[in-house]
Amino acid sequence: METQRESRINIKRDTILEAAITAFRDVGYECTSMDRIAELAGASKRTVYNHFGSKEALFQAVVERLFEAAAALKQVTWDPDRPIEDQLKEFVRAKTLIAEDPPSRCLARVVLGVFVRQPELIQEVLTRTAAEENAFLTWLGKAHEAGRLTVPNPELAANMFSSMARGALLWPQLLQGPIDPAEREMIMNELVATFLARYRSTSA
Amino acid sequence: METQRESRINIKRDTILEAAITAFRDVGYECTSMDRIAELAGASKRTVYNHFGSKEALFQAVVERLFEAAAALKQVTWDPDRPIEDQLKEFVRAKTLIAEDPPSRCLARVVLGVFVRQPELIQEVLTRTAAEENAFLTWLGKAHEAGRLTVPNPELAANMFSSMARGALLWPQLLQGPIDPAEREMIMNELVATFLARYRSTSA
DNA sequence: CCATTACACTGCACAGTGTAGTTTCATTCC
DNA sequence: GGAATGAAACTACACTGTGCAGTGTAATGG
Repeated sequence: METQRESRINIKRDTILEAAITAFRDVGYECTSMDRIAELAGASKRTVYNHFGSKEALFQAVVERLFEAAAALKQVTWDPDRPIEDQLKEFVRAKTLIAEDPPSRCLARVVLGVFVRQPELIQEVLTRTAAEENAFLTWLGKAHEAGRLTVPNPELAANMFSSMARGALLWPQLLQGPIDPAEREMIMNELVATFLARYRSTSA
Repeated sequence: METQRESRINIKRDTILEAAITAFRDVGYECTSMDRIAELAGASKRTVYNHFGSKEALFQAVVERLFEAAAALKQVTWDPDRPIEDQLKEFVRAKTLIAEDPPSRCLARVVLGVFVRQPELIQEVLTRTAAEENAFLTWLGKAHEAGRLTVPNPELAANMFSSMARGALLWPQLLQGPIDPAEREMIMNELVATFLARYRSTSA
């Protein structure tokens, strides 16, 4: 086993990655120099370049990390015995979690700042979140079958729901900073209430 | 009148501004050099600096321009004789217009990219759009008085409405590019329908 | 042997300045 | 009316200084 050697390398690599995350988060992509990252990581600049071919590549790796972390969020599944309101609120939570954790929020901002100018990268990002979108779609389908919701056009309804969550909670928190928890709760309730006003089955 | 001289100066200034807008729009703030702007404007770099003390100042002036343009959008006012749906759709339109005009969209992207890292600037921007928000609030009030809507908490309702518009149309168009007009229409209809499902008066 | 380090070094892009000469326009005087 | 004058805007261009990405290399160490 070459584990000894390999792990040593991976540790270095990780240290550099963490340093990069910290630096990007604190001062942004443009203002972070490779020298600074090396210094933060306690590594020589050459080592940084041996692990990551360029600043760009290093940033990519950081973004990768961010998405791994985001993917680790818990999944919501249809439960006929729980109130629909609660389940919807959990979806909203999942959608806006990154914006509630300050470090993640900073990093997300940096990534956003780098990405705004590259629509093609955004496309790639969106396909990654497609899975989450699908989870909600199947949830909607089950709720529909169970006669609890009336959703003639599930894609549209799902779109409306995530749009509301993004517009009301994700973006404001990302751009303006944290929202008062009480107010956040109120907005979340209103959001769910509005969604249900449109899609809840009247037959029940 | 010293108009001759003055207008000449203003023309130069405007030419430089336009050049800056073009440059920022095409390659972003960071990647635009003052030399490039001068070249685009057909002016000497020195003249650029005589008009605008720094790159930062020039950018500020560009942003100012963008807001002037945005402020020129037409106002929607309460009209008891028109369907509520139409009036709401007009509000949505007004809110998302910048994202529909490609040049404005590019510029807005650049500005967003520069602003993401400066929350305090965002605050300032938001106060500028407060007027528009108030217009909708008073509209809501009148619709409520007229018995067409039931809006116990106008601020919350207004917030929900603009959140929906932003989340469903503004952000997607800003970040991903133009949406198919037919789909945009569908989303807009669904948005208005959802809002009305929650707030339309049942008494009528 | 291979990762790592220290460090020097290239090369570039760019913000901003200083200056000397040229154009443009308004004013003044004939 | 038209030439002379002068100030301000403009241009061309060189130049400073800096910050930074990325490389080459010889020495160090597990």
